[in-house]
Amino acid sequence: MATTTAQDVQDPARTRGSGTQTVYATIRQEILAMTLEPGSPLDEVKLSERFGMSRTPVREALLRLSADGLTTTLPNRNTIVAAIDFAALPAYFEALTLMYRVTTRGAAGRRSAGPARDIRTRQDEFARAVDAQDAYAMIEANREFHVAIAERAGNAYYTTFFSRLLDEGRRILRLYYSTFDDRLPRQYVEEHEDMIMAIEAGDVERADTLALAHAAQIVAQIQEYLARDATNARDIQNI
Amino acid sequence: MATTTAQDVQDPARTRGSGTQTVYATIRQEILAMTLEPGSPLDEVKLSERFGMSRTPVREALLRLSADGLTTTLPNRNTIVAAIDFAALPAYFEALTLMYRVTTRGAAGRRSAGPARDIRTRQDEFARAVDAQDAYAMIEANREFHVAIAERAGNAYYTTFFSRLLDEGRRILRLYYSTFDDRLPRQYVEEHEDMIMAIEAGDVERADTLALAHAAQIVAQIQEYLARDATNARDIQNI
DNA sequence: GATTTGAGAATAGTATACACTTTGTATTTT
DNA sequence: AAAATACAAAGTGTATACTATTCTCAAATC
Repeated sequence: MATTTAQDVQDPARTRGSGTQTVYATIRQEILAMTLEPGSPLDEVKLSERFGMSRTPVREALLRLSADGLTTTLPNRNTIVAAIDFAALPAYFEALTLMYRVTTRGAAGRRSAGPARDIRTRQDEFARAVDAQDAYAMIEANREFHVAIAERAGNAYYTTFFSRLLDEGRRILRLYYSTFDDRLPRQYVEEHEDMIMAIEAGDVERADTLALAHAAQIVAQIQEYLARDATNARDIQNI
Repeated sequence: MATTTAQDVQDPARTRGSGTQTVYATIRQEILAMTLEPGSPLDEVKLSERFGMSRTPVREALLRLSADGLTTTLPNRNTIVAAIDFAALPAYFEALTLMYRVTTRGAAGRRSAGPARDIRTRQDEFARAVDAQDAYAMIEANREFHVAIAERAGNAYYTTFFSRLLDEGRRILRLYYSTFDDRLPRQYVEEHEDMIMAIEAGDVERADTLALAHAAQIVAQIQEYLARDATNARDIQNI
């Protein structure tokens, strides 16, 4: 409910065609950042008032969000922010691990592509976020780091699917990163460094091993957090 | 241009909420079946006349199709059926092969799920289509066969991604299957049989080997077809 | 003759109005 | 008092009207 009364009203003469895009990008961001919690109602009229436009572009934005799986449309009722499906987490981890491996392998197989400049940039951003202990920036930079690897691998199908997975994970990570002690992010920085080295050396097998270990590391941490949290949640639930 | 003047007009009092769905499903089908060729313009007004409804539900259907990557929206111009990106084919084949393997492996790992009834059903449909030499039915049944395997594997992320890949491939297959001689589909039937046996036996490694061979088989055939076709196309192009 | 400019047509983007469904509540009935 | 029915409110689904953009084609200019 952070921005209930906030008015994101644009200058009334915004460029034609930007309406849907603006609403889509803004709400998507808010959902992924958990500003809008799962289950929150998204009322077309209220949103149109907030953004200072008619219902039509708002509706189209909600449609796109639904296609992304970020919202759930209840027919003839309203749209709500999609729930996080904790039951699907094992499947999620499996898919995430696979894509970590495939993309990192693929990137290493592209040795001829030269130095991994983009990946390097993202890694630096990640390291800065870790130094600043900015959990949100870490999540963003981590996502961009791995997407950059996927892009170097050069398979658009993988990049698209992987991006979706990483986005979906942002909401879970958002819960998780806040509980970090300082040790793990630094370890991730080092693991990222190793991955870059393997990629630039064109060492496919080592890249694969590192990706697998990295994924296992993250999965284990999240699972541990969730186990801890489940106990807390049970205690807190019935106040 | 097959259905230019066809009127898909529904009974004017169709159920509320079905409009977008109807248009989406119909056009999607027509795109995948190549009734609507890549590059064909999709005019909102013409479509609304054809389906006997206003532009709004048509627009929303086109939006969903764009989200699926089946259409391309040219801002302030019109929407066209997405082109088949032949340059992306190697990446496509790689992703397809990976998903064949992962889903078949996953299905075999679910031995406890009992007999693979759904998969069996799809296989029978595929065999019937082969007997009838009905290329279109073959493509459909083949897709459903592999989706059934993915569903048994039980990872919704894989199922979704794989379904998308198979759909995208339907348009290519549609070009390809028409040139089939009789031998290959029968071979696919046998390969499918072997996969079912491996899955029911819970033999993960054999399932993987079979999936890989099956994928390689299909990829090789399509590539051969495309190589042939490229020569033809060059000859035909400049009449 | 080629190129630029401008009017008009076509078509997408947006706003608004209306109708239908669902849901919750109050009133009636048993 | 419990259940059923009717009614009102909220909010979506669809239709339609309006506006801005882009393209086309022709006329004017260089």
